[in-house]
Amino acid sequence: MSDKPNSVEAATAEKKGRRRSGGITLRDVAKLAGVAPITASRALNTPNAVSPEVLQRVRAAVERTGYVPNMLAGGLASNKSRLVAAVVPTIAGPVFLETVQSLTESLAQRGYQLMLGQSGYQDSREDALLEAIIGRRPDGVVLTGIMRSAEGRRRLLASGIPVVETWDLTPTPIDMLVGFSHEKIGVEVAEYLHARGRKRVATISGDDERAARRHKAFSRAAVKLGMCRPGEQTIPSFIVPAPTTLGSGRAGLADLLSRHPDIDAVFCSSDLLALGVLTEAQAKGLRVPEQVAVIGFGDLAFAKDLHPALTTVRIDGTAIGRTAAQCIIDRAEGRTVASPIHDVGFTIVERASA
Amino acid sequence: MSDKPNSVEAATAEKKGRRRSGGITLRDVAKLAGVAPITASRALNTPNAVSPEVLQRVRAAVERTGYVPNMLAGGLASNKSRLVAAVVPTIAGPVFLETVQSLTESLAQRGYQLMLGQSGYQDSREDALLEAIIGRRPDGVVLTGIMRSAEGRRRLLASGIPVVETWDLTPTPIDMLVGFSHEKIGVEVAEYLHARGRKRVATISGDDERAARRHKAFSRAAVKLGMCRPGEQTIPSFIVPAPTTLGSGRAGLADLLSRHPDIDAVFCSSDLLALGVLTEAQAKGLRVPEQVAVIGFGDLAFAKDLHPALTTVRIDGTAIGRTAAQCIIDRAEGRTVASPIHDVGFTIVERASA
DNA sequence: ATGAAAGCGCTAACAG
DNA sequence: CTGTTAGCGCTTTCAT
Repeated sequence: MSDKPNSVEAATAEKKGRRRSGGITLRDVAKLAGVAPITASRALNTPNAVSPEVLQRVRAAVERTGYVPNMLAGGLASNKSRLVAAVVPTIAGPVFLETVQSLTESLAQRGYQLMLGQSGYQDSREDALLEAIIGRRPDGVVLTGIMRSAEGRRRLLASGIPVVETWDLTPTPIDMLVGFSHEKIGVEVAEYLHARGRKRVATISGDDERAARRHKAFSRAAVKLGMCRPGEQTIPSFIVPAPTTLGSGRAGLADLLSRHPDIDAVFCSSDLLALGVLTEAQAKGLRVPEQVAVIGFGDLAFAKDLHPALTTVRIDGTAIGRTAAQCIIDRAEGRTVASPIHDVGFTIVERASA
Repeated sequence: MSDKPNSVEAATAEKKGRRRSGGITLRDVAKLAGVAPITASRALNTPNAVSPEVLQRVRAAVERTGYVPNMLAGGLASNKSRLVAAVVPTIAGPVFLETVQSLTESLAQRGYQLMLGQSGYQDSREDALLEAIIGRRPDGVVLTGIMRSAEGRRRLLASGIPVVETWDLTPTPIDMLVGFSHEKIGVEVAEYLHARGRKRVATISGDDERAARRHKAFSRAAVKLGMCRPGEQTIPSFIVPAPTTLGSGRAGLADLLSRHPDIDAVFCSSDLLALGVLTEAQAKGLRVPEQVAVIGFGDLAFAKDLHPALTTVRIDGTAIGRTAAQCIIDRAEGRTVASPIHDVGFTIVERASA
């Protein structure tokens, strides 16, 4: 029994190399199952490529040892990390939460993990973040919001990593795109208010780029529809720094009313701002929607339960996350992505506040 | 020009091995800088271990090639992934956001990245999640909320990965701990209400374990202080399924009032529930705090701007994230962690609603 | 269906 | 301060 060739093994321990990490490796499992490491690998990754009998033995060995494959090693060897990076401006803003959650889940279901990065509001961090991301060789990158720096976009492109940009619709995506038109939202909300007889509209808007585009389209459409003072070319607006808060919504309505007592509708760039407007209106004794109509953006969970229930623009963040995950996984597994651009659209959810 | 020694390269391409991934590697950088790969490695990782002149040449080569280190390879070789996994029940609940944000930032500052996992509300996923986490050989795991399955705790322990549990204080942490006492909160809130003359208190509480512990401690203390109907041993309560929402807060107050018209204070297990109570009170024409006092939990950004401003329990989620990151990094870099248990405490923020 | 050999790209050891 | 050597743990390629 002892003259088997594995007696050679004993000698290897005293080589010159370095200490192994100590954990159970595929080699241990293979040895226990009486097969070569590569066979054990196949048993785990492509079960139908091995005989049922071997499969069974390997599985037993895994069970007995508590073996957990080292994905760093696997990723290095196969050039597939099964890691997807997501970049959000900040996780504190509730807008992208639904997307991140759905992304995490959709990926996890298929055996991929999510690495989260926050680009923050200052460009400086973005570069370091990108380096960190590319360094991990993820199988894909999901950008929620926008990658501002042109340099960043170039590096991403150069890295060859599949990229999905989301929450927007640009004519020139880096790679793939899952989003909707902010301009269309601005226009449709203006038409919605016009159809309900509003005469003087205003906005309270965050200072990020996408909110600004909604605001601009809304303003232009409103002017065209005559929902402004005769002769003016813009509507009253209050711009707040990101992230938007209930507090800035309150401040916004107060400011707007003091400067333009005649406004009868406010389009907010987030539900939080809208909640602030509702709060301020209540504190001031203004009736919503009789005296001021309010429309939010995001349809956060609380919107439908407010008093009055909030009319708002709903974006299906879950669909965005799911679709983005699908795009990345398709790419990672060598399938050709049918369409690189997905417009998930939006809905104006009509409730009591407008 | 063409008879340079790099003509040797041409021959190597025809070995038997496999196709390299194609990107720039440290070897390329080293060659360009005229040094050995290991020297280039040192120039990047421990700059003072090389001569200024070499450092400069390597940096130039990195610049020219756009080299980005492959952390998979580095991690495999050094047994340090510079990855930290965080587990949250769900990212949709805003409670942990501050912690996750602070964690991400604190880690990023020190060159670590965050991998996010959602354990969900069903235990089944937890096992798969754990496998995925351990497989990446992270330098640490941060548990926000709790790792329910005993099997999970065992596997984490067995993996040897540093673990920080947060948002709680248990006598038997897996490893390290950054949290606060939910029992103490329950007691102090009861005392707070008692000191302000409340006679009949109630709770609206999520059904997660930690909220239940706050609720229980609150109830017990309230009874002891006589803030219940004579002879009763519990206070009225309304339990809602996680995640808590504004809607369930409204429903909770409505139910509570119908069953116990005499209550004059409600302690909610989240600010969202409290906002629901405020909303329902407003819809019903109840004055807050005159008729009903409301106390929330979390001190989310909107709490201070509500009308009336919300009295609530503040947890410094940012401190929790920062401290947890520090613990993990200290461990990862071989420093001994001074204290494995940190109590970050809490504050009752007194505002208008109570 | 199984295995042997040869690395993936990087860094720990151990010299010089 | 710099280089040589030998792997980290896994999977690819090629052969059986």
